[in-house]
Amino acid sequence: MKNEKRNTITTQALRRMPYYIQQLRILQSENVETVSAPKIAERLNLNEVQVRKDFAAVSSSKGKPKAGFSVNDLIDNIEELLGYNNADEAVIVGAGSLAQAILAHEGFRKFGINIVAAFDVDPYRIGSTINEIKVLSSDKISDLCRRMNIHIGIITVPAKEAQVVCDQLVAGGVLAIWNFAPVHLSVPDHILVQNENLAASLAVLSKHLKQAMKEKR
Amino acid sequence: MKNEKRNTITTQALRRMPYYIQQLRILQSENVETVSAPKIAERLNLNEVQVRKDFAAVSSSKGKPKAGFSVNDLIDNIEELLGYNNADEAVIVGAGSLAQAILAHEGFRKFGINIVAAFDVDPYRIGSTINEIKVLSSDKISDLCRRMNIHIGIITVPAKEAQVVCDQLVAGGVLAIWNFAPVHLSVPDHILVQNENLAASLAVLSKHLKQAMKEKR
DNA sequence: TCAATATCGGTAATAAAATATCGATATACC
DNA sequence: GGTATATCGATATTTTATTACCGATATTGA
Repeated sequence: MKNEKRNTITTQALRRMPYYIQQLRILQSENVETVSAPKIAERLNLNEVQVRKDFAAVSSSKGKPKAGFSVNDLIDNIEELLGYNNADEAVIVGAGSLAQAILAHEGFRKFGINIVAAFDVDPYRIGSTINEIKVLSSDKISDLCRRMNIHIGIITVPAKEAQVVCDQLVAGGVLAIWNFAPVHLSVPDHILVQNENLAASLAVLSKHLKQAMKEKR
Repeated sequence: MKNEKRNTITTQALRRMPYYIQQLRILQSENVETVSAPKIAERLNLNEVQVRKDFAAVSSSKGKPKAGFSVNDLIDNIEELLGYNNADEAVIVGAGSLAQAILAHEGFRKFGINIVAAFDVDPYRIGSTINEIKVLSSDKISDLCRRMNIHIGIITVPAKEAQVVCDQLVAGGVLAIWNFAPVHLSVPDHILVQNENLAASLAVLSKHLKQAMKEKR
């Protein structure tokens, strides 16, 4: 009952949270204590009401007329919501350049995810180390996930291999999959697949561009 | 008037197109000539009506009762819509691991984008070659974009440098920016910014996971 | 040739997300 | 202390996206 608010945050609002965090951290570093929804909205090119609603949905403290919301409170609340404090452990499958980019991504641990192992099928990669993470043979996915009680699997293998890897992760008890392969993955109902689909973004971009060019003519 | 349909495709539908392409290509390789909306919907775990509407929005030919849509026609229509045939030229700024991953991404050119140059500030990277693309000094961004009439800029630099790079691209006449840096970019109204925000995806994933765990308890 | 049916296209209903509006109120300034 | 105002919270409206429904029709198989 108490945390009822929590459940009412929409997916879209959730996706905006990292942007809020980013702006709030800047303000925090400038020792600004409170900030209003309109101000953040202006900085991020969002609608004022939207920001206010988002803040209201996550904030434990209320906003004050004329002053706005406490910067520190907002940061705390959002970070807790996103689990930035207690990171979940994850494994990554496919130790290619994309995996390296992800592992190198500074402050990924800050984002609530702690990658503890990497897997690959390529014997040349197995045994090597990327960013202090050992690369293991893909054979061991299910086993290791189960033993270490891993809940998140990140897939960066080529499209063709993705479904097999996905099945192995699920067999290992993984509950959420972050999929960078440009394919649809079939999973049991209770498993969440979050697709990171570059082709989809590109589709939107190309279309807009084409439109822009047409209007220019 | 004729192409009025084109303008009615929603952003969300656009994002689904690459998934359709993927499934349709599989069918094409199996020499399947027609496919129904319900069948594709089942394969992708989507709603049947949604798929039918999406197909209707992009298809030049009509679907036939009992048979469905022509696989080849759909592929042609979607690829034309997404500009997979006549790729736009793009540059990438930031030649780190993420850029390498993007450049290595097999068949990126198929997705309607053709990366012709890379930029970096690091003198050790300048002059090197990644996937047959020369890495140039960031000084030259604006100049080269303008001279080569580049319309797309891809930003993979660290957060702090992103806005500067963005400004240089805009100065060079770029019309669309694909931003992998986890920051909001300020641009003139007519410029499109497509954010590829890993933190946003992760936020959704973590939240769902937390929910799932709670329900399990 | 005719009946059964999968699928279509179109319209209606529902759900999710974004935006507008407005009265209430805490703060800042006179 | 009193007044002006920026901002809030709440509610209403609009827009976008998804899903349900239904009559029409091409194909399949008796």
